[in-house]
Amino acid sequence: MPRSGAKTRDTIIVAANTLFYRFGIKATSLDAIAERAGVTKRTVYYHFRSKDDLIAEYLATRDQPNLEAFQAWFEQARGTLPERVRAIFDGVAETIGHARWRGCGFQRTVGELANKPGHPAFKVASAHKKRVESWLAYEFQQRGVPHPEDIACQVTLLLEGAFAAMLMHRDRRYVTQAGNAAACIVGHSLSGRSR
Amino acid sequence: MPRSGAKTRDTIIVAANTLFYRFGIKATSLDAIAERAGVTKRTVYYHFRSKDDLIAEYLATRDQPNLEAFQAWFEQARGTLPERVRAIFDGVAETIGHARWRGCGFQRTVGELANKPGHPAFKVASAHKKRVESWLAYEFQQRGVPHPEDIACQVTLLLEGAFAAMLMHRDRRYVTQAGNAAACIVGHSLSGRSR
DNA sequence: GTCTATAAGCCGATAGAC
DNA sequence: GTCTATCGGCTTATAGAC
Repeated sequence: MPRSGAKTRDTIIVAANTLFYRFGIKATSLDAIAERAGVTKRTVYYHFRSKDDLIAEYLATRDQPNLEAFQAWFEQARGTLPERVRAIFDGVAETIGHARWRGCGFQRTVGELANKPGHPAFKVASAHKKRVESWLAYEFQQRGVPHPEDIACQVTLLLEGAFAAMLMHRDRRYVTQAGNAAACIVGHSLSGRSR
Repeated sequence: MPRSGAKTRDTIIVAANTLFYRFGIKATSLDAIAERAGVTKRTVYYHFRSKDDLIAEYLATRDQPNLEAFQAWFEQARGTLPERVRAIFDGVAETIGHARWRGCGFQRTVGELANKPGHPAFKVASAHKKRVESWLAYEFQQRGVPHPEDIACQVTLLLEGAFAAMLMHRDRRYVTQAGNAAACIVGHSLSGRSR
């Protein structure tokens, strides 16, 4: 029985999301995605031009939720600005405790596609990370941080490092240290000796 | 004509090194490695138990050269300790300018194998990163940096972040910012307000 | 130690029916 | 919009000759 097109399409993306993130891009076949979505492979090809198309769509659905998670951790935190920045890393540390956590999906996807810089997923991943960075720069600028773009960039670098190190070592202390470093940098900038 | 066993083995590892790094782990077949090494696939299986075995050996050959590159950039730099730490990031920025640069091989490999935490390549990658971290901690401790292990950890987190961000954005300014942040953290620790 | 040959199965993508 | 069926090619790994 034909379902609504949008519904089937979403079901496929949800299945792709789970499998791409869990097993990786190359290791996940369209057969497996179709089976998990409860449709045939032919239906997947009706809704998506190719596997590469589906990869980019998978990442696109993670953009907004990930950004909102960072924003929620920051907004719900109390204390000074450095303490609230550290709260973002504390939030990340919590998600990492989940059994299904397997690093940053954006980072792992561009890592697999490193030899295809023109791949559509690259643009999606880069744009997502820049959205996070721009949001941080805005928050810092609103609170009188000098060179807010530079500080925001440095904090995002520590976030990237935390994701990578956590996946490699499976040791939550790396996220704690990244949060310490971020708080140090933000606090340092506020005390008037930026850069 | 049979060559020396060690020589054939090395030839295979060199070919694997090139292809695994350029195209990724899953995207590289043993057929391609054998062809590039100028041997048959059967010979590859004579020297290595499996593809997983070869992956771990590939990363193991990158451990020492990568560490030595970091050490050379640090040792050849002049100026204060923060400036010499920044020189490491300047060195990384140079390698990134190369056309064949495709991120950190350790990071990309564990990213692809994220669902196999028991894979031998995981241990090799983790051990390599910890060697870099331990070396930095030693250098910091020798120069009177308080909490040298913490500062070394934070600098390696910035290195990881620089690798990931550079691959994603292909913008060298991320490495510069990472170097700025690292120099800031090291300088801050020396001025007596560590952590 | 290295070869030829092949097993046994999975891959992305497409043809054509309904 | 979704199905069944299949193409041509690639994958890891192994058998057995020399």
